[in-house]
Amino acid sequence: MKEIEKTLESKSVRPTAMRILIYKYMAEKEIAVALTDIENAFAKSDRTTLYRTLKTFEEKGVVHQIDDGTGIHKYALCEPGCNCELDQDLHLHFHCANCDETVCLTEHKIPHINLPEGFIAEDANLVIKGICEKCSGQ
Amino acid sequence: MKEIEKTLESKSVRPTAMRILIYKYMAEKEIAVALTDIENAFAKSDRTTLYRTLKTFEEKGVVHQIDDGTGIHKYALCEPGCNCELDQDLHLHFHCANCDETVCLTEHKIPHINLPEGFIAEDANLVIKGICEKCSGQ
DNA sequence: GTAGCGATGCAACGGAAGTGCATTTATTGT
DNA sequence: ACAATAAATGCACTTCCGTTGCATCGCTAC
Repeated sequence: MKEIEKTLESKSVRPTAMRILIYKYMAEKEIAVALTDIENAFAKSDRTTLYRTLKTFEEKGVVHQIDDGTGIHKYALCEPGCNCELDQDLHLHFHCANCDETVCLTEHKIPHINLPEGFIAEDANLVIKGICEKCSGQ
Repeated sequence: MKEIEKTLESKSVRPTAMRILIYKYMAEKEIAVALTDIENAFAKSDRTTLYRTLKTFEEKGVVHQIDDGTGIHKYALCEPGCNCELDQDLHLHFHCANCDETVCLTEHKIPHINLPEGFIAEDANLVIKGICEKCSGQ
């Protein structure tokens, strides 16, 4: 618990009770979470607080936003060496068509793509859809 | 114009006036279009009709849906050899952060990715974000 | 012509992101 | 310790977009 406080403080995020809980929740779930997920997990939570917390987390580099193609904003904790804000951690994501869960495949980086003349790449997003290891093992 | 009718009929889509107009509109714009774009282009149009038209087009393989990370469903006409419904045409898309337009880079295919044990890939989506050739040339 | 089916149009719903403002909680300076 | 200040929280509301139900229109076939 103190660990989380330290982590948040090291990223200039004031460790309030709510923020620690959210961080803890995201650390326990190993998948990308949506605002609604957190809302359902904490009965007493307010959507706005969660929304702004995630926004703050994202700005301070605590989490990174994931677009898994569902159109719903999801978030995952940044790994210790995650440089997502520098576009240097272009790992890919896997979205399971069965359980609807999304996981970061942090070891898998997005390969470099040669674009046509005139196009300047700044960011990239690669999502693989299919069946995750939990669902395929059933 | 007759061309479009033929194309639609060949894909088992009844070529109504509205559908021909929508097809024409999409053919002229060379970028992915959202439902709202079409709605704004045709003053007399009804959202529902457009929505269902696009849905029909997609089912019949006239267009394919594009997720460019904005969370807005966009569509682009399928190229003559487009096998998007078979997951064999995994071309990538470029989304311009400046003009917000999305283009298909049909010549660029998504490279094969080796997934961890247990993960089964069925589909993939790769979006490069940056500045498009129109905006970078300014 | 008329029966039937597909296309269209209107209205409304629902989920999710986002914003304005008041209130509470924490921090800082004296 | 207390006031002043700033940050965090909570409530209400808006907007945007996708989606659906139902009634109506129009084409097509018999």
